[in-house]
Amino acid sequence: MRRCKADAEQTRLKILEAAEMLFAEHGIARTTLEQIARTAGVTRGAFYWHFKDKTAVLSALYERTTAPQLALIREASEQADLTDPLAFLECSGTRFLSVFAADKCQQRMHRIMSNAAMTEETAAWLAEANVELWRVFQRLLARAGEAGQLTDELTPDEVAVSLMVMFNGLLNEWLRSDRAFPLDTLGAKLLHHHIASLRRNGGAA
Amino acid sequence: MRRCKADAEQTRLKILEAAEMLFAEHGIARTTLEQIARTAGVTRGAFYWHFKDKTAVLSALYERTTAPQLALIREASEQADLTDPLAFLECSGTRFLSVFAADKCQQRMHRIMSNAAMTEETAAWLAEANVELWRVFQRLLARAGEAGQLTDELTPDEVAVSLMVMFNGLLNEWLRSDRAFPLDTLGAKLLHHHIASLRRNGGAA
DNA sequence: AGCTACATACATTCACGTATGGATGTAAAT
DNA sequence: ATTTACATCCATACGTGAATGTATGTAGCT
Repeated sequence: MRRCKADAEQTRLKILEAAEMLFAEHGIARTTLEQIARTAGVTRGAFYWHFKDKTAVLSALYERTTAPQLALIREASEQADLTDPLAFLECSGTRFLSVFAADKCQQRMHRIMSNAAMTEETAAWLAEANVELWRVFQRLLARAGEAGQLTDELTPDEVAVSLMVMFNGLLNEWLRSDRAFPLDTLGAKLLHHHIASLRRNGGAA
Repeated sequence: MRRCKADAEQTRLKILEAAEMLFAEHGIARTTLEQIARTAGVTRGAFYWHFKDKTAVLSALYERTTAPQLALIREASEQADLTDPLAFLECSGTRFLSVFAADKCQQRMHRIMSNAAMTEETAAWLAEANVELWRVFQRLLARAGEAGQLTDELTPDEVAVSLMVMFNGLLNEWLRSDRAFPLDTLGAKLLHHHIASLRRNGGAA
């Protein structure tokens, strides 16, 4: 039994990984610290050495996956080319879908966050993430509205709702249906079609 | 303290109501039988008289709300006018949205089912409900495809995915955003726009 | 030697399930 | 009508296990 610093960090990662899998599969509440430890190949002693309690693991998972991702979205939206916001949304949305489809880690975090029974902390995270997304969509679509790129039938805010629904809906339905359809290709196709229908003179060639 | 049969049935309903509210607000796992009983104005003794355990309440809630609703959907889809499936989908979808927006009970059940950490039973229910919806959508859109009503760009199955995403997405986003937009009016508007974009020569007047 | 990185052992809490008691309604018997 | 017998409906009390948190032991690194 060797215990250098590298080993310690590795068991920490093993615990995180185990928690992520178990949380995603059985939910947070139905996952025991004992299960996490055993899956990670250690005991609860190791767990309590690295983490204060169960919520601390959740927090660490959030910090290492969701939070930086959120920062990326924010950053990208600020550096976005605003001459054609709809094209930007389609492009980055499509890219996100294909990345998401290939990244088991993101998928598990999405399941965890979406099934997290509402404690104060997780609720705050969810709210933060979604409010952030709303802001981005609203900003970009307001810009598109000013540029006269949107259909007359819907206001920019309504288009924002429509895109939020389509985007989050794709992720949720894909996971819920146990990956019943190809998220990357079909997602891109539907996103393209939907965004086209939101443009002024949308469907007309 | 009177205890005729009517009183007993009323306490049963009070327990169901309390459980529904607590499940929707804090999740199933984080809700205690003690909380349910106290909220219903009784003790755990009364609870155990009417129900075997926590899953029995969940089952009763499902039977009284979700199950009959599912039967309605199935029945309606079989009696549907198949000359214009898209119009039927828009019409019944819009009606469902407005009913859902007004029915707190349905909203709570949707939250409960959507946040239910995957036990064997709830997972089976969710699968059943969604498979049922899939069947309905696929049947109707296959029919629409045969009638040549769908856009060339998407297959009937792909259109079915698109509509599932839009529909479930509307419900989820509305609840998640804490009713940030008018589900009935805006939902109808977006559903109409989206379905129009799925028709052959969709956006063109 | 002292600290790190765990394992092990122990204490505590909390929700669950059950057993029991008691109050009330209800039907039959007289 | 009154009493008796019994079932219903619910509260209270108790036992139990499981998960948590903490305290202690201990082998290896530095």
